[in-house]
Amino acid sequence: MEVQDRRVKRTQRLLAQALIELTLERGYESVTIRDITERADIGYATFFRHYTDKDALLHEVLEVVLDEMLLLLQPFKADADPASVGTLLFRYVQDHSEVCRVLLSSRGSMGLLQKVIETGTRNVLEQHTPAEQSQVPIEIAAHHIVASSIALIQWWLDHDLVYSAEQMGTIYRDLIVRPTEALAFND
Amino acid sequence: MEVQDRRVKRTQRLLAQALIELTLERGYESVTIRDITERADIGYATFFRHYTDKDALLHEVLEVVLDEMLLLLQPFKADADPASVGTLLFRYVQDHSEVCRVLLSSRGSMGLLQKVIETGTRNVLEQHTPAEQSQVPIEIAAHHIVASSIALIQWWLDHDLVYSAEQMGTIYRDLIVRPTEALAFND
DNA sequence: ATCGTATGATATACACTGTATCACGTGTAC
DNA sequence: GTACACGTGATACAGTGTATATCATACGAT
Repeated sequence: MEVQDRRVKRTQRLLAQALIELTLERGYESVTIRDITERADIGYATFFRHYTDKDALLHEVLEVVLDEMLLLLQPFKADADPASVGTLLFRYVQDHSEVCRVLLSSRGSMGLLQKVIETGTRNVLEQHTPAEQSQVPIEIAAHHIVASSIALIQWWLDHDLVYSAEQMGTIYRDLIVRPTEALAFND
Repeated sequence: MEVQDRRVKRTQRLLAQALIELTLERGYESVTIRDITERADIGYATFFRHYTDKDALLHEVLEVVLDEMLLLLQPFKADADPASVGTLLFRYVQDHSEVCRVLLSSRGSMGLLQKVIETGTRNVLEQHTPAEQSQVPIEIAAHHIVASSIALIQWWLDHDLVYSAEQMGTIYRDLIVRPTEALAFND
């Protein structure tokens, strides 16, 4: 069995939850490991039995989210309606808004967001065929789709999800996908 | 006379230069104040006679750049060719690539990049008149223009300025400005 | 019920921050 | 050019957070 000890899972769950809470309350940088362990009601030294430092904990927390998100968008091919794909994406953000806020606010502390963009760009490039004579290099076009989408999510979170996930999906299609595909991709 | 003491200007110049160098070498977070003062060959305590902390120094360094950039793009109105404005922008980035790299890599440690986006968005909104029936809210459209431009600059820096500033200006117009204006603005 | 192990509590070494102090040297003003 | 003002260098110090080590205890797996 690969199943972990209940105590381990409990400790890691409490630490992750505490990190998310404290980051949303006071910002990632100002949260200390002692803060996390106290909020989680876990011994200070115990933290280091699971993670080397604060970034490692955050990294693990966010990797789960990112894997889920990638898995969510993976099955869709270029022939699907971009608005539907977008709606799925924004629905996921809606259902995991706390963690997404942490992810987007803690950028910079490590190259995590950059890794997300790289992975996403690769995905976009795989799912599209480049146009013959395009003014815009496909690497730039793919990067633009991913980075703009993240910026759009950021805006949505900063404005407390004022529009529905469906509306955001449509905006995502009209503002980002359609114009970029028209310029650089055959489809 | 408002002119500062030569020693003050010298110290601040050395500290700023040291911060930029070290940040490009090892990343902003891992640079300590002691590192900066040693590289600048300045007494440790002297640092605090000018800045409260590391972020204050970075903030001052970047504010100069941002003011210059805003001043550069300010005179242009909506009737100018977006590609020309874009070329100017990318030329500025080219001529100040080191500081721009620091700005874009150190995001997160403070809300600086977010402030840039907010200021830029306000500017875009002032220079455009919203279309009557648009599917895309103008706040989102303006935010998209600014955030996408920053992402494009980021891509350019990460790929060692492989294209010319003129080419990037054209891409900026075709990929970002034209599609967004067509959707949300009368011009 | 027993063994293995995760945890709690505590102590410690270490690094960095931020402040205080004083002697020294440079810049400015006259 | 001289005198004074002031910025600087060097050092010491307290405070805070990190990371490791140790030992007794309590929990989980079998």
